[in-house]
Amino acid sequence: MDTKLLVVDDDQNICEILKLYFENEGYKVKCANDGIEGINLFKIYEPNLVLLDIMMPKKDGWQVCREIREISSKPVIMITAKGEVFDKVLGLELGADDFIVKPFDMKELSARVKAVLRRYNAHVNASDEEVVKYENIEISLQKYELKLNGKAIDIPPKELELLYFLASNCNRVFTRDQLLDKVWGFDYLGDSRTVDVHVKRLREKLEGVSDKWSL
Amino acid sequence: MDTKLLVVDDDQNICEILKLYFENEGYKVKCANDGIEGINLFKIYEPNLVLLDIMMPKKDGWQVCREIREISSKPVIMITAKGEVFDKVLGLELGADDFIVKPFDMKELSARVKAVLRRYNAHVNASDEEVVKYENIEISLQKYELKLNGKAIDIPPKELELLYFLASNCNRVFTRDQLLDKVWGFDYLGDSRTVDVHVKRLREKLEGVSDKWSL
DNA sequence: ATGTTTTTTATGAAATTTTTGTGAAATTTC
DNA sequence: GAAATTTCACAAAAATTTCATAAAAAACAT
Repeated sequence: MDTKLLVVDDDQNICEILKLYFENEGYKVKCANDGIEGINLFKIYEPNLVLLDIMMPKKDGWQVCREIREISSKPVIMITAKGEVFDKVLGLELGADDFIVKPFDMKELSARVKAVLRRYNAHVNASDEEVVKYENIEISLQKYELKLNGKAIDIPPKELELLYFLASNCNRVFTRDQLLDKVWGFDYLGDSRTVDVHVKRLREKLEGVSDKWSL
Repeated sequence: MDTKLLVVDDDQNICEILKLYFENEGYKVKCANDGIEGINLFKIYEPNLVLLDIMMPKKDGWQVCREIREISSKPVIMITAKGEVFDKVLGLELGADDFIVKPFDMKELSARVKAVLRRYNAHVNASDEEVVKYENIEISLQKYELKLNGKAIDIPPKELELLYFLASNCNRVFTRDQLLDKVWGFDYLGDSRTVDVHVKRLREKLEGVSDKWSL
């Protein structure tokens, strides 16, 4: 799963370095060179995390952070130059998730990025207490387990997610593309035949258990 | 002995919830709605522990913590909203004893309160043991000891903590990231493969004892 | 209706990617 | 310095995706 970073910094050099480094770590990276560009890019690029320099022309990092927070809760890491005054409390209020002081160690920044993403993701997933039952099928997303007639069945994650989705919408029909959107994610690039294969496997597993099918 | 808690949070709602919950757990609870009120109440109410929100009008949590520390060493647990950054180092310098991120799980907060109090009165209260049992495994967080079939086994701290967490949530699955959050702390910077290694060691130790595993 | 073409689905198997398990080294902690 | 923790590298396993082709269904033209 490609994680997208957005770097907002007026220093071309830093942008370049960060881009290279993080791309090498397997992220996708886009850069903006001032606050306004940053916000625009945020909207269309929809990054998973923003690295935001504070001191910038046109619109400073605080302002950018504030505006991002109005439209999203995606994690933001603020970058501040050593010696610059920066107000942690202000940062808190604006909803930044972490800070790092320039000049920074790339390793450390990288670790922070990972940590913030982890925190964010762990939290996003924390809430689904959902168990869906459909006839004699029972799917628990928190145990990642499937029960047929009360008996737990081994099932790979994707299949479970797909089944979960289908069972939660058991009176609807979806096209392959809709399923890719909903189960694989809107930015998934791949063949829609993939769905077929998963459905096939599910059918094998649910043999004789249920018979309502979509597609 | 009645343990007195002081809740300092500008959110009336949270105050109310905490008050009800902890009163139900047998604590006495008083609430303050801003920093200044909090400090005043601290002086006259003399609580055994303070639950302190960071983001507050008039005087923020950091400031309140600092002022409390000038006059007392009573335990303080800081509360921070999700998405807020907060600097553990700063917190520690100010003498906070623990942190929890909002929205928090009451069970977890409760456990933290207990843990902090226990730490604080290392000598008193032998009553509320934090022992989790799962099948023939028994884990005491107090004694930092693991018993298999009644027999004490040597185990490093982190492993114990991990096992403790898993055993306390034995019917759930967690991602590595979630475990890092819960067991290592939300601000841990490090690789998620760390979890693997600990799990591996636990498995070695629990060989043939239990078989429910996560991840 | 009937046979023919086109499109859509089903499916086995291979290819690829992701996740997991593990020993051992490196680092940190006490 | 010893124990605990973390990182690293690579093998193994599992899951996922792609691909090729067969089967089925739908559309179409006589």
